[in-house]
Amino acid sequence: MKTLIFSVVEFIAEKEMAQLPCDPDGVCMRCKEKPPSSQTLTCRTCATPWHLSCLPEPPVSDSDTHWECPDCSDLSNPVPVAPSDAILLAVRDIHLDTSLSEQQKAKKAQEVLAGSSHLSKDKNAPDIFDGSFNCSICMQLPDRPVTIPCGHNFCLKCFEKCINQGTRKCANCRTVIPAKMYTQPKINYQLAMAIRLAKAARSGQSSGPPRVHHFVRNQDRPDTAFTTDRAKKTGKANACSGKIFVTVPPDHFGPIPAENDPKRNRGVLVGDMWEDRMECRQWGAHLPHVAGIAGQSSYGAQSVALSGGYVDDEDHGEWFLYTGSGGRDLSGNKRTNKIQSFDQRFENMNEALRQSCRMGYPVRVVRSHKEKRSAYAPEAGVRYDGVYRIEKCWRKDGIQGCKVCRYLFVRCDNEAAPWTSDESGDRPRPLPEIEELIGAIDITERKDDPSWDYDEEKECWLWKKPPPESRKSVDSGDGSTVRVKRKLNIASEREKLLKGFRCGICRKVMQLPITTPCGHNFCKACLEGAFAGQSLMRERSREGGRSLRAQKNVKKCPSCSNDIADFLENPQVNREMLTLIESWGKKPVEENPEESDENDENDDNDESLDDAAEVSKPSDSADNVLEEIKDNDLNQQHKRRKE
DNA sequence: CGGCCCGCATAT
DNA sequence: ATATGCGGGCCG
Repeated sequence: MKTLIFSVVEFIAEKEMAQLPCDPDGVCMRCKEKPPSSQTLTCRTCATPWHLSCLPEPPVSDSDTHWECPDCSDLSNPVPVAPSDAILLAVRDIHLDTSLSEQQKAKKAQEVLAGSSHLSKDKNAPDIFDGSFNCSICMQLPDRPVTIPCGHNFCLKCFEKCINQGTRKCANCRTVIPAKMYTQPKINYQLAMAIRLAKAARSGQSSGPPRVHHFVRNQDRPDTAFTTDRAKKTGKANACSGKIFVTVPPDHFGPIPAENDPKRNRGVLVGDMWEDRMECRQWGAHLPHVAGIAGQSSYGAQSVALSGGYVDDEDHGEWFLYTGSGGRDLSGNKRTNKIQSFDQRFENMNEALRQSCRMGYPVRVVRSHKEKRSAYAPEAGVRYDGVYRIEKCWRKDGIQGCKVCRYLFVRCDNEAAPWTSDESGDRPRPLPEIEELIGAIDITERKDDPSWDYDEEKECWLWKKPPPESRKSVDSGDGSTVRVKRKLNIASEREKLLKGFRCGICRKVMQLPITTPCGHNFCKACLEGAFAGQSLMRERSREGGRSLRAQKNVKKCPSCSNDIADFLENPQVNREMLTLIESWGKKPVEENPEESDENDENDDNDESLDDAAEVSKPSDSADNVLEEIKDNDLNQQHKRRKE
């Protein structure tokens, strides 16, 4: 690869010495003079004007409109951009197409040669990895991208290498690069971030700073629960969680396997005991340290605690009846309340349990010593008792008079329960007769096959259907958070990406992005609007009427103090950036829409709403925008021809 | 022992 | 940002 880069660069340098066209100002780059238009020829393919007398060989064609410049006519010696034979053949084909006018031919050919063939491809699926965004020098995605005034992007290093070779023109479109740009190139940070995010999105990895879901980073936590200074006076009750030792995500279903237990490499086994809920939490068996149910209403419940908090609970070891949460007045400083004062409903955690019932997910169960009425509860501490399935759920009148949600849990673990002397784990067993089902309301039974079920051949419980995909990241404990989800949350990634494409003036996602030589990005309209009515030169006069010499108007970049007056004379849209914006703005949300994953990105809910509204704009007018770009290109060509 | 009531973790 | 929660040490 390196040799290829070098050969291309060398080739460019070599080529520059021999034959050069006119720059956009009409100045011949070979003799440095500005020939009258009668003394120039414009290439029919790339529409670049050349100084007639500086051409290496006189034109053979009798008509200006059919002349092809040395770069375009010599197929065996490709132009510096080194287009493939396929591209050159495509250009040839365009010219052989009799259905096109000369203007259309030039336009089409220019598109192909400028590497903008993606404009004519499937607009719904522009892909920054298809090569169209590559730096024209190294053919890789731009690293530390530099955007030059003609709107083309290169790696900083490639750009500098080219400059050091003596090239002062865009390797893509031959536009002359202003001195300031090549002496002090500025990185386009917004583009850099966009490319980084796009790469991250493709590899399915989390992007941006590591995400943590704890107030204190897990790796910074001590091995045991601790007490903040402020909470010390009230004791361990106010403890903060210690380190989470296991590497399962918080929404992991089922047993915690050995591979997620780097500390002991044995996983959480049935019968494991902890001193209290905080310690139990650290091993991932049941994460909430007060609540009895771990779950998410639209997703499912992962675990429950039996701690004697609800009088309706009924524990038979291998099966038990569990009561939902809520229905209690927790006003004031209460965290719990034994008094049921209103009806429970299937919402929040109760709905999460019902979802696990419908799907047949395994639910981890821990029993606490606080459950005094159960023979199966431990004498002290908290114990992991394995996974259960919720076979049915319903509502009934609770002992305290209000309606409660009820769940029939039946054990389905491969390990024997702590209270049995059996060596083997559970086998499918008939459901117990539940008397209270008579008179129950809102009865829910599973309709489909359960996700977690017994395999008769393998003689064990296993996932018959793939477990639900985790929607959270896991804190591995070494400072790096790992995204468990394989597929990316396209919607939120796109939103974040588009945030990085905000105009420095209107703060909205850019329309027709323009990159200044100082590396700042604005909507074309915003930038032009900012300097509306200001001419390049300004007449000066004092109150007294004494006129002064005309002075150049200074036009400061809205994001920094750089004078961009010269750049504003002919600002070019950064088309690669535009395509990037459009591809992300347009891309439909590909994943199951009923699971919108909204709660997935709670860490950046600051402006996401207005942004979400704004991003719809570019996609609405995507085609118009593209047309405008093409027209803009044409105008550019006309401008050059006139000169 | 029961009541108090704190910080926290998490869902929404 | 706000609401919820089957903890838990201490005080009386």
